[in-house]
Amino acid sequence: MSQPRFRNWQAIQDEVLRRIHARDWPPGHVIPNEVDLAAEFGCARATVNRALRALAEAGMLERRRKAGTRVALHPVSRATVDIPVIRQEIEDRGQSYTYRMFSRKIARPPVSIQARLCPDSPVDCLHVTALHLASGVAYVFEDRWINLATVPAAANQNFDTISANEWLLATVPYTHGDISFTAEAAAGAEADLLGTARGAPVFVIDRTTWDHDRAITTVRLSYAPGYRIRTSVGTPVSV
Amino acid sequence: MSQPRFRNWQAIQDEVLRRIHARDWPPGHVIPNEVDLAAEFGCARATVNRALRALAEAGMLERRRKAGTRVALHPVSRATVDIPVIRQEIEDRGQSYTYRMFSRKIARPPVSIQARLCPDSPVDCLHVTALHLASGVAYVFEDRWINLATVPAAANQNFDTISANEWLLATVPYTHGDISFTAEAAAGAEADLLGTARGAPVFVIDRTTWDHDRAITTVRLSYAPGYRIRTSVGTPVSV
DNA sequence: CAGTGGTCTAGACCACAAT
DNA sequence: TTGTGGTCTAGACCACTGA
Repeated sequence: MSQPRFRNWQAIQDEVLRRIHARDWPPGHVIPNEVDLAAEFGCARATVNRALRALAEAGMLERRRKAGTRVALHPVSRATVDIPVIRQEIEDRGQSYTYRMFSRKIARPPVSIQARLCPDSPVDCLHVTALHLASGVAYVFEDRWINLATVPAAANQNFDTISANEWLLATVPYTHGDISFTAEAAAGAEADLLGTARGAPVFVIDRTTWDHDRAITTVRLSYAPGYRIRTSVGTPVSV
Repeated sequence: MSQPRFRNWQAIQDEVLRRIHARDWPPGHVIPNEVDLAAEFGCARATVNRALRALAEAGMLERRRKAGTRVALHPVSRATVDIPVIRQEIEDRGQSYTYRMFSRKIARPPVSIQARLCPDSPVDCLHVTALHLASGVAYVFEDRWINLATVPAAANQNFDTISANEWLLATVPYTHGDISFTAEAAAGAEADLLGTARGAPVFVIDRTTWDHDRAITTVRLSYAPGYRIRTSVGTPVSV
């Protein structure tokens, strides 16, 4: 059953997608294994593997050893979001970046923060609040706790010229992190600093990062009204 | 210069990341080419390629033919966000899904929508508004325009049992899409349907999808208060 | 033009998990 | 136990792009 012959992994990917959309392979269907597909497509197994692995990363297929490869039951749009350093984000918009720190003190965090940074036992943390401005206008308010047990060097940084956001990303490698996006009503002080009315909708990013099993920092970034995260969903089908 | 010998692409990835974090290879630095690295690591070039390609996809490296591979100047956190079908999203939370359509009519869209769906010339579109409920509680309000020039079959769907969200994802393949996230104040009717106060912060997803160069649909999803998108930043370093 | 990454091949061995 | 995907190898050719 030698088809016209597929020369590269993207052509194979397109053909697999075509069969999925044509319902030749409906959701849940177990598709032929790599050896058989390679024979059908007239290519090496590694090429089929490349195509199927890309589709699995895109969420179209689910692959398990021995069980084989099946079409995902619930198609999802998988978007990749880049979260840059704040200074870079502002300068990329062609605006000038300024930074103003408001507070910096070492303390035991409240329980809600403690649950994220040091669930086992309370430790000293560095609490920093600051405002990032774009061309002199409030852009995002940063409320950050840094685990001094994990990052003792942070205690020697005063963060008056370089933001904690930037210093941490450049200095402390992390293995993984949690991120969440919400819409919240601006609280009192936060609203004033962002130059908006209290209760106005603000876009909030909560992020916690770890180095292996040790929490590094947790931060709440509240963006001034009008902030928008843009992204795109990949192009599973080439061209 | 045979190092201890790196056996797999993840070990190579870890070693490259170690050198980046150790500033052996600072941001902007052009690292050795694949052939040299393969010789140093004692493995095949394909293995080095696999490791470097993964790091490039994660945003840590920038690769260009002839120019070589360099450490990214501005480290970014690249998170992947899954955007599931709404029914699935609700059922995954262990809640029951119900759906209620409010309006469905064919019309020429307003200019703001027209700019996204048919920038060249106005065409007939199907405008659908509906509410998705989780265990009987308003979850998200859907305000959608479907380009009938691209998807004529939509005109025959009444969307009273299956939502446009679900029907489109299951029926119409797309090649790419734009997505954006914002926090906005609930407008009048929207606020009433979502069961929240007018002006309350709502999380909004705007999405437009295309099939090649033909726009399929554009939708605004406004989520009831409390909605949160969770994701995580990859684990470039294995374990 | 020439150096780099992008990809393909044919074969091999391994790791995992369903049976 | 055994079938499947996961990966590695050594070599080859190609495509892009900087000089």
